Amino acid sequence: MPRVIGHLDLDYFYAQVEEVENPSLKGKPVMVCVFSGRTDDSGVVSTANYEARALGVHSGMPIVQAKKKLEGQEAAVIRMDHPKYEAVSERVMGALEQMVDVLEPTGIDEAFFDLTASTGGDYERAKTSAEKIKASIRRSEGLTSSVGLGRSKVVAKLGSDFAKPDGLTVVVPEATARFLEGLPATKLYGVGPKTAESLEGMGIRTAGDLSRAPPAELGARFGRRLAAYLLAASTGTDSDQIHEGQEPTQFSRIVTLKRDTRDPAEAMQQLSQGLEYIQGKLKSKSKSFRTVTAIGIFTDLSARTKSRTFEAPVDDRSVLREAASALFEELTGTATRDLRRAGVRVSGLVDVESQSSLSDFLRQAG
DNA sequence: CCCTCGATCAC
DNA sequence: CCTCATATCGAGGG
Repeated sequence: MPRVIGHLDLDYFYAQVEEVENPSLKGKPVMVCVFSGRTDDSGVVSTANYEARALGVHSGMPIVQAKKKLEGQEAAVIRMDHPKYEAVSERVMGALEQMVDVLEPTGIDEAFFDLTASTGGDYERAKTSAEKIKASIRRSEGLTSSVGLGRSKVVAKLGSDFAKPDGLTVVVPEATARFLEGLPATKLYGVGPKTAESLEGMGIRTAGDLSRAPPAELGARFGRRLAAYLLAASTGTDSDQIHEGQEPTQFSRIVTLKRDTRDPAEAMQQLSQGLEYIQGKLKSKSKSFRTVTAIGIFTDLSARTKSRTFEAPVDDRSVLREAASALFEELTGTATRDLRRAGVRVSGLVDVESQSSLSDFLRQAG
């Protein structure tokens, strides 16, 4: 029996949340922005509503540029409020969880889900479920969403993108090949600019082209694993299962520096809130870490990292700061340019519970 | 097998 | 003019 996989995407999420909170924004261009703090308007657009998009504003666009597009318009420029969107997201995901067999959130505004068991593989029933899900989110939060249903993650995700906003696209298993055939390969999940360029070099433009590509040639260019995935994705036979949402395995924070610098102390100083955030996160999740990474983005936007892994999980408050500081010294010491942005990551997270049992074990062993 | 690092992706 | 956070992979070294 073919699976019934769904993908739900909350439409222009951040901007839509702002519209719901302040209905007078509806009908006007709205953009939610990340201000980097370097100058008044430095930063980028995170999410634009459809009115703003119609004027040429899109996510990732520098705020200055976007403001030019909106000149003379009665537009709203709103600072991103992540905790607010997170709260909405958590309510939506909590409700969604009750309506599907398995839920796998993949971001603040989207999730995969499985309906195979509850529908018995019947796509008519699945469509009814999807309509209920959309109506429920609409009723409880006032938000529209777009949903795709299909036999795999790749197909479901393509479906939710196919008709937006407020769309529902059902690709029954028999229609999968027809749906994919002419689709640009760039639309496939996992095919970004680099992979697309490489595919282009092989004369592959559509999912159909990709499905007919010689496996050996794909393998040589992309490695066994990615090649196998690409072939499966191109025919909608990718078999990745839906997994319940998992705990993050790393926390990181990165800031744009007030000015470019090569001084590690200055980077550390401007990162101090970020370090506190990470420590708070570790504490609230009862985690310690084994690896610290210093992240540097230089004036030419190139990136470098420097990391250190500890023998045993670290709980000590001061260790993170000292390790990060030392890593930034190494990073800037060998650099040929100034830092523009600086970040810290902790990974190799370990539950504090199991950590104490580990130290008990080590004490007994030693 | 583990660690480090850069690259890529998608958000 | 150029944000921020997470996951994964592969290469290279040990």
